[in-house]
Amino acid sequence: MVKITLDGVLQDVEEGLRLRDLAPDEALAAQINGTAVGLSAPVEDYAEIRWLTFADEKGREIFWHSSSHLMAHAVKKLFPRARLAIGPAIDEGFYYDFEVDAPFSDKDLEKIESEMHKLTSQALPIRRRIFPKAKLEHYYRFSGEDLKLELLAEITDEDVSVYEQDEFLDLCRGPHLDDTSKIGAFKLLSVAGAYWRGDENRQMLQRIYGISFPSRQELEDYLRRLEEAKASDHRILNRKLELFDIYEDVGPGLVLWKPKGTILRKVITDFWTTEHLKRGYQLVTSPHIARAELWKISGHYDYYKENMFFTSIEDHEYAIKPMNCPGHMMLYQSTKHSYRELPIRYAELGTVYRNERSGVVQGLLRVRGFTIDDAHIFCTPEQAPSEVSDVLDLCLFTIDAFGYKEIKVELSLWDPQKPEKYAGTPEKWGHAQQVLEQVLADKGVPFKRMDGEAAFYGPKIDIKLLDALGRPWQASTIQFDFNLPERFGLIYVAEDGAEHEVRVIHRAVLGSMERFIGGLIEFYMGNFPLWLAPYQVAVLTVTDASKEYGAEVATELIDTGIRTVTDFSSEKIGAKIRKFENEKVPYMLVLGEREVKEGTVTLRRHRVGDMGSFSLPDVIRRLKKEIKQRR
RNA sequence: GCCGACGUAGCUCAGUGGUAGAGCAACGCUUUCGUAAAGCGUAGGUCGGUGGUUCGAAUCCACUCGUCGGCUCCA
Repeated sequence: MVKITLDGVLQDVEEGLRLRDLAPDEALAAQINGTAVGLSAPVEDYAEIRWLTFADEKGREIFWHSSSHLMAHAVKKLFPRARLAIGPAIDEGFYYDFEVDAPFSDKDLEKIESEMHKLTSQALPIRRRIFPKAKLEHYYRFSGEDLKLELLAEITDEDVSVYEQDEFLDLCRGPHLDDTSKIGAFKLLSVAGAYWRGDENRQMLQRIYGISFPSRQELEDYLRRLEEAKASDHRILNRKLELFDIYEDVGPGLVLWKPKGTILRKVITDFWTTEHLKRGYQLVTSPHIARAELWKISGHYDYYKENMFFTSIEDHEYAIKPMNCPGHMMLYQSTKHSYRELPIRYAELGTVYRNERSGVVQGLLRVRGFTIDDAHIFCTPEQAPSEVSDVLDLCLFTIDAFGYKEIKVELSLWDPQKPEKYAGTPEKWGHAQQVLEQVLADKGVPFKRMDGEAAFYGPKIDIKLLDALGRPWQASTIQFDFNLPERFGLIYVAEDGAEHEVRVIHRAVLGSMERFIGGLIEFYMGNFPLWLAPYQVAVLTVTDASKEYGAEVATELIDTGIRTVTDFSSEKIGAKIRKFENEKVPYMLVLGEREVKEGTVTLRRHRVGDMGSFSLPDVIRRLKKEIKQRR
């Protein structure tokens, strides 16, 4: 007998068992003393066993990883010449990269899928085996798996583990499912090119993305959710909301804001401006183009040139600004500063243009011309902690004001192994990184440490919001910049009478107006809260007889600053209501004979329905209150 | 930029070598109506662009522009 702890309960079991002898049906794998293992692992004395199911993140990862092996197995059967690259589980599903002679088509995906079905129906056991590295090298050389050879060469261990199902074998740390029949339902979603090892100088591989679940039902639910998410895509919703347009003749990634979108920008801008002025920021404005010399000083000319647009004026080279920083640096540099003036906080809603590569522009989320809610804080090292803290407060306050509940926070730090890669001294980096981490800890904000992910000029905190498909997009960023103070020679005179280099904290709260609004559309599915809605109220007449009254009501609403649209046409009231429901206008006022006679208005709330009749002043009070609450 | 898919009326889509279609939207007339679509009619497209194959091209081919999904990059 051996003693084990199973799901927290101490018990005795026979000797010589394997995990699968004890596992319940839903168990995909297990953790023994905290380490994930497959169900073929032996049950050892004093093992603490916890089952991993599809409900566990680790369980899903194993499930999807095995699914990617299954797919690779099917691909090798159908395309024996395909060479294997890597095939990991991802946040939702899995992929596998292959080097093939001809790209996969959608038809190929169908074929691969049906081959996968054959393999799952055979319930092939998935076996872990250990090989001496040299033997596996020989095998891979013999079978022409060049990419696997490259991966293998980087492994320093004498023995390596492989996983085997029928004739398919893959270099893999595992663990994996017990047999292929556990993968109940799957779908291959798309093919895409992907560079080998993510390096665009290396060959492009064919990547197949897929998703899988234990049951058919779960897969169908997932695919339906995916369809629904597509309906909340800001580009689709925009057709009804009419906020912006992008035209081929104007250029990709260049947004034209329509009247309703421009009003939305103004509401956001007004909010932003008020909050910044409250917090001691000063607004500045910098020009859209500047001489190449400025960008040489800032370093952009050398390091960011491929993303910049240029023009020339009277034989002088000018650049269209890709960033607002240099302008703000010039403003600071132009006069001598005392420590008594610091911190100085320059903020600008500055529109910049960047030559994004053609394959990456996407709706409002990735564009070539965009307005950053930029600010640069010039302060002493001692002031940095409270400045960073205040910025983080502003970010969290703003994100909350716009209704977001879930965010992802990342702290990007340098790679201490390569200090030569970075601007600024190790002392500055140490101090700044400690400040950022401490502020996050003090506020109790959960964050992910990203070692080696910092830009060369400084460490940063990024806050990300999610789009309709769950993809994270950056909103807020708080970055130290050690590069620009050096390049522009930004100093202040301290108490000791000596000149010291000023600290620059570069930050954006919304990120960019374009991306932020794109995210907002998706977050609210177009159903904006009253304070943000481009039109807040639609005034609708039942018949021509109430036209005059309608005009009076609309005028009064507009006079009190409520964004109002009218429809006095001869359409039936049902048709008008449908129209403004589709346009997602938060409130409608229905005016017929009755309202004219009683001097009232009948209120209808978007997506709710008839709310009854009120006096107009009551309705205005109600709307004003709701606008103030930003709900 | 690279890989793949796609591009027909303002929108959603049908049309696979033989005279460009539907619904919605627009416009006109009729209708004056009470909480998600009134009726009739009119107009609207060199089928993303250029070139080629063909007696004939929305349809086949090449190039190009754009969009979408990825890679890479990033606010």
